[in-house]
Amino acid sequence: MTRPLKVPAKAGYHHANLRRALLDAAINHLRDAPVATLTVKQLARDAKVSPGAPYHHFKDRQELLAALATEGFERWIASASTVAAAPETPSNKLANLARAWLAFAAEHTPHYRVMFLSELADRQRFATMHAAAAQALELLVGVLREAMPDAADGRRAERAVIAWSTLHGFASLRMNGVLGNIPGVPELEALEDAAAASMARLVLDAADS
Amino acid sequence: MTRPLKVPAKAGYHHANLRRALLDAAINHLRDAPVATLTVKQLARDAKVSPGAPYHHFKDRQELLAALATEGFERWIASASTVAAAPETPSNKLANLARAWLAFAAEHTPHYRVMFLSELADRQRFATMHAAAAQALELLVGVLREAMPDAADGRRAERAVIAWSTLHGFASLRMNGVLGNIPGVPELEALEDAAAASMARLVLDAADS
DNA sequence: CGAGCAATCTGAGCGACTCTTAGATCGGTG
DNA sequence: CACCGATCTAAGAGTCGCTCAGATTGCTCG
Repeated sequence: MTRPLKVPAKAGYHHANLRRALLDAAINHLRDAPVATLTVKQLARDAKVSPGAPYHHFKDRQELLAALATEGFERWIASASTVAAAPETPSNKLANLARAWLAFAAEHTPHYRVMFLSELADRQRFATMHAAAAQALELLVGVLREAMPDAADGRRAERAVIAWSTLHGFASLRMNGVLGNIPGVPELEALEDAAAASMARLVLDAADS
Repeated sequence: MTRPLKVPAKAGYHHANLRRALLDAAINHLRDAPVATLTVKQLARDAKVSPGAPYHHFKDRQELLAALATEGFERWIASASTVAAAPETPSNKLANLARAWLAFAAEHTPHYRVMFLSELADRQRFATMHAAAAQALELLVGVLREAMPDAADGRRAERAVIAWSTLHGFASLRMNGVLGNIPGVPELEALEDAAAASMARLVLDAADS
């Protein structure tokens, strides 16, 4: 159970655990507001500390966002591991994993908002975050490995990226409100099922091609 | 050929066409920098006007971004229309459309960066942009309509969203540098083909299920 | 147990940014 | 050619990111 990345020593201080309080304030804010509106100063106000206090826990605003993203990847890995370890057929497992991803994006919108931010693309500066992201992909590849054991490694990785793209693309479009009430488009729930089903097909096709 | 949304009267003035100059400066900036780093003040400096001048052409920063996004959708619709009108089998047409999308995202990265921004999710405030976005989806649905003429309308729209998700997800992950040098993952070009192929399969499956 | 250290927080402040407003300046129209 | 409206400038109010000197606190270790 790897939940928080690092609990600072023994928790207590003036403000018990400011680092966590800031992250929680950020999560709360991002529930229904885009990342651009998130302000370090406001987080400090929420936590009832001075405007400079956050900078003792995060080098700058980007590192705070990166910490939140890392937490998001870790939580996803934790819940996805459960799905991956379930006694199911590889095909069902894959569909469940797809549904789990979309559910995660819906329930943890605040985290999801920062998990693929182009401001955090720097691999060296945000190494720990990218390590967690790579682990998340690795988990997806692992399930695909089970589902199509006869395919070549390259093809498996290729399918993993395509599948990831579908899930992320759908979650992203939905989160950004692009899919809202487009005439003729089915309910979003049905779309979740369709996305999951298309992932399963993605793998079945690979076995015999 | 609907290229710019609205040419201000007759072009000329002090600064010939500041509106266009600002958009071009924005495009230039976004070529290799995330949206968060884009500054109205800097655009004004680039265009050699005072910091307040841009606000006579755009109500605020968001409307400038929305104008850029609208332009992006319009350009995409223009180039996609060509693909959709080509004399090809529906299946090939679909694959070409998929490749065209990914090529568009790669070549027009600056526009693509703002085309699905959550800051611009408000449908009323950015009505013209969302209208253009809806038209883009409509075009995709149109090609799908040809490709699976026997399927129900709901199913077609469903496949359109899934296909769109795959394309947007892949373009987005690539643009944000998430796919860069992950070990075991094939070259990005091969992935483009795989994405296009998966789109074609998406439709073929729908015909007989 | 107590002195010192390191981590944490405050408060003030610098530079930059968004957006507003009053007024100058220009282009086109009647 | 006088005027009007569109465009631009200059200045400024309010906010934000981030820094820094100094105060405060918990922890460690002699």
